[in-house]
Amino acid sequence: MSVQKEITRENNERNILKAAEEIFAQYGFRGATTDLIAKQAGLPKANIHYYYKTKELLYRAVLERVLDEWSEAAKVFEQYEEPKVALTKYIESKMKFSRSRPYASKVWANEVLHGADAVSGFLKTSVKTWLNDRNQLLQKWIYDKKIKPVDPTAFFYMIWAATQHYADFDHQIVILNDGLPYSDEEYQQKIKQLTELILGSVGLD
Amino acid sequence: MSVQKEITRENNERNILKAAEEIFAQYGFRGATTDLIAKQAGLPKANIHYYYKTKELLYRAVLERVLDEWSEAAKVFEQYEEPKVALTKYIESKMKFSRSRPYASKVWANEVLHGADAVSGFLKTSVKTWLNDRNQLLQKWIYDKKIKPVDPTAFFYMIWAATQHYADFDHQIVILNDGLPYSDEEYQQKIKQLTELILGSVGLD
DNA sequence: GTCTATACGTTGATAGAC
DNA sequence: GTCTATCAACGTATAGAC
Repeated sequence: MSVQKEITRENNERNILKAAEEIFAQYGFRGATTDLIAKQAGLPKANIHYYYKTKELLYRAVLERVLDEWSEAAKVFEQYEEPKVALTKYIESKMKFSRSRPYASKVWANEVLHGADAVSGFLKTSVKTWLNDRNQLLQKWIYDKKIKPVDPTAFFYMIWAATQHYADFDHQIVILNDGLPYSDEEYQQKIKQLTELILGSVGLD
Repeated sequence: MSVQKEITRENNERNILKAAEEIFAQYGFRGATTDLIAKQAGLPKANIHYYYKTKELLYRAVLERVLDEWSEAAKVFEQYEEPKVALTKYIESKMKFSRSRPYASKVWANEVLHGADAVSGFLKTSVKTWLNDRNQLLQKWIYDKKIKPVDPTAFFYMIWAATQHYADFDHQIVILNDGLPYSDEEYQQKIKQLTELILGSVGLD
């Protein structure tokens, strides 16, 4: 294959993945149609099937990309020693991801909601490993009396739920805010608020 | 219409609503088929359409029932004066609902995820009113120095997200727990843990 | 690699006998 | 009120020209 064709393929795949993420997020797996994805990507329907043999394979590619980006965002955790700083950076990172990539979060949420079949492999391996490692770190913090003794898993679930809520439930949030989406400044305030709440929950004030 | 027929109708509607809630939760609006709902309810497909003219109307009936039950569960909030007790009871109530009615929570989550069109009416009225009232109550608690000064809305979103996570993300939770669903005792522990975290977040220890 | 036309399965909804 | 048979619409996937 020529270099030019490689580039064409990569561009098209990225373009299709982006379009598919939006459509899957908005309509769910079954509600999304290849035609809608094609229109969103500005391509005829048949081209989608040329790059991704089936709708299912395209869907899995979208989910894998989401997990990759999440993993990347979660790395801030390792860059700071102090519990307060590490948690603050982690919450900020998750909140910013919810803000910049709501569709990514929603595709994942939708998949888990409906059985998690397409992501069970990722959950058993990468996610499970990450959670185990972080749990150990928290146990250490507890042992060192740096944070209150808490169930680390319950704590992380709370962080995941609370931060992803701003992406997954954004329509509800807008309606409850009288139809007004949060401005960047307001969203920064929400990050600050949530950070204080979560830090407070383990005694870090 | 005779009394007997009234009873038949009510029984069938309840039966169909229950089946529809499960199927919509598992497959989403578009993924759920009237045939699947019919099978789940033990009826031929045509009977579903006899009781609910369209799939859309059935869907809305399911969502309305979910909101009714949520409102009912939220009433514990008014029954206790002390912040610590009221919040503890509210969290417990929400967690028990997540445990006993995961499908109900999931249908709502799925609907909001995909645009909240079918529930925007409820959000603008009942939910908005409830949230406003509770926000005022929290402002009073803050003024009385009973809890730390926090953004009440951000606080409630955290509670909603954290408690509903146990229903909406139950598949993920099971996988991360090595494929083992929580026992009743384990779940009680999670309720206790989450309650402590949330109380801690507003300085109630 | 792109695109039009189409085959084939599925599904929401109804007609009409019981 | 129940159920079987049926239809029209839609959606995935492919064939085949360019």
